[in-house]
Amino acid sequence: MSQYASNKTGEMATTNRPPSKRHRILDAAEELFAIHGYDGVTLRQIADKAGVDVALVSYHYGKKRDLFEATFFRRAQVVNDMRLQSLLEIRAEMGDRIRVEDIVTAFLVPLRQLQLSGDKGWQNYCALVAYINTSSVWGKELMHRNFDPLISHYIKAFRIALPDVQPQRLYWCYHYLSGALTLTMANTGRIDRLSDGLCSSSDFETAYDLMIPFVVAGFERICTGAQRPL
Amino acid sequence: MSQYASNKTGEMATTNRPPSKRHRILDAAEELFAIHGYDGVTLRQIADKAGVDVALVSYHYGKKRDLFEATFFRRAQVVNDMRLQSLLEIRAEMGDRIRVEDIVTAFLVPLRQLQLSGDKGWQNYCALVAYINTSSVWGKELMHRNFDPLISHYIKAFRIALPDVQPQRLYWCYHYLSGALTLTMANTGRIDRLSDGLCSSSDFETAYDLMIPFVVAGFERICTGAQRPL
DNA sequence: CAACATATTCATCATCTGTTGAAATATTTT
DNA sequence: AAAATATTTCAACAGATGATGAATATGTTG
Repeated sequence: MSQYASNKTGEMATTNRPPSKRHRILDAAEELFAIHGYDGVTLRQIADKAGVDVALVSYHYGKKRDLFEATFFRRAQVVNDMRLQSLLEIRAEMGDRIRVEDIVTAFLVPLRQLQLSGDKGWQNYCALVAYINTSSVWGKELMHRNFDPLISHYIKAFRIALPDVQPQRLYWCYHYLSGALTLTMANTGRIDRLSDGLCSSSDFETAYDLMIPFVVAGFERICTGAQRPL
Repeated sequence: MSQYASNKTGEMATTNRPPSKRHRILDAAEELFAIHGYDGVTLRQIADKAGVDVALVSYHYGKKRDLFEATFFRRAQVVNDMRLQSLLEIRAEMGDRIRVEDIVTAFLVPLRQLQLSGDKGWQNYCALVAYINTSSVWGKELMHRNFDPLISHYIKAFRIALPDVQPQRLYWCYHYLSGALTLTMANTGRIDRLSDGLCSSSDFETAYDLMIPFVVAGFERICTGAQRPL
């Protein structure tokens, strides 16, 4: 029996054979959870989309909740590794002369690259993260377990680039960055409607290229110069 | 029969009598939808929280979907009115010398005030808006119908403050502002966990007071000076 | 009071929900 | 090829879900 233990490859496709049923279940769950949220999706919908019997979902992943977390965990390590590497690279290059712009760029460029890759799976995953990050039910716990260790590295880097910053301000600036990023990853088509077609939610190139200077300016305005106590 | 037509007061409490059952249903729905989303809430949970029979929910509001939209519409007009008035005031005061800072402040101050009011209903409503704004299912349509007419006024004001701005850049900046604001309204407790208690999601005073200069700096960086074509 | 309209409850429906155990099939190991 | 293990299907469950129609209560108006 599989007892729904995560396999060694971290559930990522590693061959070009047709994906296993176990794999297809996770892909289907990822897509549906990203659009409709945890409660908006039934195991039968997932099974149908994967072309699989309902019972097989429980066989491979156990409870519905475990399946949901599995979709979230699968790609999280990939993002964390990319972000850590891009941070280490810029730290190696700039040393203690690292700038806010370098850090924000290192943080966002991996997601930019993944969303521009055209891989539908990554699109769905980004929307899933956006859903979880804004959810009162899942946000605190799941985001903490998966992303906070890495984010702490970035916070440390910011404190090198902004030596006199008040930590509170730094966290709030990260919060605003996270908000702008989250709405971008959610990819709801909202900006298309508001701008009457002038902008497109799926124009990730523009979205990230403008987001970076936008939040850098925000960090610099809030975290440098005279900071009167909060 | 009521045929679930919206009443004249827009469903807002206008007296200090104990709220009617109809009223309590909407309050309960607002709170539960805000936390768990549309599919995460059952009519029976709403009825229980309101202390009311299940059938009464359908009697007053029809289908579940109609109830959901009713919770969203109820307070939307209040926010729109406050935002319109604060925009008109600053426009009257500043005329064509209106600054980005004035517009962003006018846009955010009403929400700041409502969230600081201590009214639990407004807290819930803000979380509900955050849920809807990040939802692929509801976001595009509901946000457009309720908020876009007003937002267009703000976009016009920005174009006065930023005469040479490329419209695309303006919409993207609003998008980042909307993201930062949405995550703040979601009030998920995420920043509490990340900052290990140093910051609090419910410290709306700090959240808004830093958000305003943060996004103003972003607007100015993106929308002024030489803008190479996108 | 009588009539009428509105509000509220009760009982019930068909359908869907997550989950499980047993049976059948495929794959790997001996 | 036999044994053992892993995968997949089938059938079924107890409970929950949104919705509705009939019955009862409450309030309003003549």
